[in-house]
Amino acid sequence: MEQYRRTAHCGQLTLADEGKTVTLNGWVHRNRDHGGVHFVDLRDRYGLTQIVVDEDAASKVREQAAALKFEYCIAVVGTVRRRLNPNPNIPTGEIEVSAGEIHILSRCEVLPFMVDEKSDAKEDLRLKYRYLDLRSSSMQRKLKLRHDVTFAVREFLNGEGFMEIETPTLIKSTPEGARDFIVPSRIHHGKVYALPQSPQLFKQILMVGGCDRYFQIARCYRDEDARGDRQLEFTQIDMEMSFVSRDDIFAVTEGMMAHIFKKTMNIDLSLPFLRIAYHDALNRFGSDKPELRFDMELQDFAPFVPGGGFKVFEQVLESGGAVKALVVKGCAGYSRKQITDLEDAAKTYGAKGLAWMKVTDTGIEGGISKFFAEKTGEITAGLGADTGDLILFVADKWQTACTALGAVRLKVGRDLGLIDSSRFAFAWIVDFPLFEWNEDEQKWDPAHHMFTMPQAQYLDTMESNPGDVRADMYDMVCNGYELASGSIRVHDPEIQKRIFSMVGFSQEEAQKRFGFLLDAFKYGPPPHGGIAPGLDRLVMIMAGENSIREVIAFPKNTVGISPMDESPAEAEPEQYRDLGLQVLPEEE
RNA sequence: GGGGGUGUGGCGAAGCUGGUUAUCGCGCCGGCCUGUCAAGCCGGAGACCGCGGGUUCAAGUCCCGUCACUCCCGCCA
Repeated sequence: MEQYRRTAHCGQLTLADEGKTVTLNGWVHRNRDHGGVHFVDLRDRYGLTQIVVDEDAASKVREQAAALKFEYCIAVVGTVRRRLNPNPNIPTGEIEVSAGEIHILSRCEVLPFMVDEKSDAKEDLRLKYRYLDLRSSSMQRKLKLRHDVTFAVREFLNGEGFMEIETPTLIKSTPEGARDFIVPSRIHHGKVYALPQSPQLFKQILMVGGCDRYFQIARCYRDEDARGDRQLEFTQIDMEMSFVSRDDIFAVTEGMMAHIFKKTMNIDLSLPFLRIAYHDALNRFGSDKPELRFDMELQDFAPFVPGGGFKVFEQVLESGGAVKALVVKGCAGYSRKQITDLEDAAKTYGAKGLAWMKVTDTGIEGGISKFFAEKTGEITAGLGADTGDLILFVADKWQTACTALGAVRLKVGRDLGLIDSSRFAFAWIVDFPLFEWNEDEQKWDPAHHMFTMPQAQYLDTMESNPGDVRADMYDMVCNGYELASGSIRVHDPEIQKRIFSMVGFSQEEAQKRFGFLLDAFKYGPPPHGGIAPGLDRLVMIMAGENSIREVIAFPKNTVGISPMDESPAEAEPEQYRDLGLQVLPEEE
């Protein structure tokens, strides 16, 4: 290899290098043999350089060139010269390298798919041959972006006085929330480690340990079904800070996001981010991770319901539910089929149906309009609807009505092309409820984790009115994705006890599961809080992708399999024996 | 756990209400070609249409089942 080691990479040479003798290493991207003259596009991570073998080249070089096939890994020794026909589409388009020697470093079998941006091989195949997929410039660009983002994170947080500290990935299972991945212990038969769903407890203990400002690019594991924006293992920019309030965390996180976008994409984010209360996010956008790149807010139709005689709406209101309306500008021409498609979107989220009416120049028509004809003026004025608009309604429990109509809003927004894909619409969602009512078990559950601080003004009424308690908790959202979640933590053992008892968690149980954290809190814990932006989702959004698999080098597919290494796989029998494990037959 | 979509040479697709020899592009093999850059031109090989069953004179096409992938609901503190 030594003698063929590159002296330049494939994105580097310009007219300034004219006349130089260079050695290039790379892969055969394209091969254009014109009989007399032969072109080879040589590719590496940095770009493409055109190699030329002229008719008057030595016969050995001509033979070597003729033997080349797609994705052979080669070395070329040649002379940089000006192109007769420059190609303005590539950075090296003004030069080419006239080959004096070509050496095949390794051969490549017939490809399962072309290494090409235009290749649209199915994702499963791309994942099986990920090493080929990664050679494409789009994957290279995304991996580079991810690297740049990670680097910018470290750069910024280091400048803000954060220490990067590693926490263990073999920890005690604390079976709250998601399912844990379990690692059986060989030394201690019957006992298991768990892979962390997040470094949550450890980073809080780091605060007790006086670390003050911590971060970690942390791999997290959750044994739940995957999605386009969810993987079994994923990466968080995990942060925790001592002696801070919510606004301090917002300021640091906003600064970090601004730094990331400026450094990697030269985009100036406008700070501070919008803040929306959880209740308002649902009420106005039908989601706790609202897509804010277009308006079209949900509205309350309840004031117009009484006296209309439409029983469905009246009954929902009587039982404490809500009737939400969505005015879709200029879509009175929607066909029944189009409305049915929207109804399907609403039903997916639990709505029983999607009511509608159209605004025409003579009033309101179709759907449920006959019940409200007398209030036409009142309704159109109240909702801001004009001739040519379509009005859609969902009546249900407040939350269901909001989320179902929110799904319709999102579908309509996408269908109508209302979303400017070049924008990044950030916001903080604040004032989440601390508890949520568990209908099945007739008890209060923690809405987040149990170490989330209630907001101070609710401390006195936490037991008497738990449903109204707001948490000192926040999500950062962008373009309809939850990008980060965090909170101010409970550091007062008395408050912690009250929360445990609210959610029906005994002291014994708490001690058994989180004893080490509770013990730590006996020794002068500082007030603290933190946040954990998801690195995969952040890079996905920045790259304009809609699956985090596109920004993870070796992702699992949606059924948790890695098609390349074929994990998960059975272990050797002696491995099970070492662990004292026996695999039971699958239950029907 | 539930719902939708997809499955046709190595890859991506077409194939309508069932009807000869399953079509196209890319790739592959052979040949031609002095300036291309998704090079071009000529020729060729390669598919039991995911799998199993059924209906029919006849199934890629219709029915039932099943598997794989994918999107979504549930789930994801």
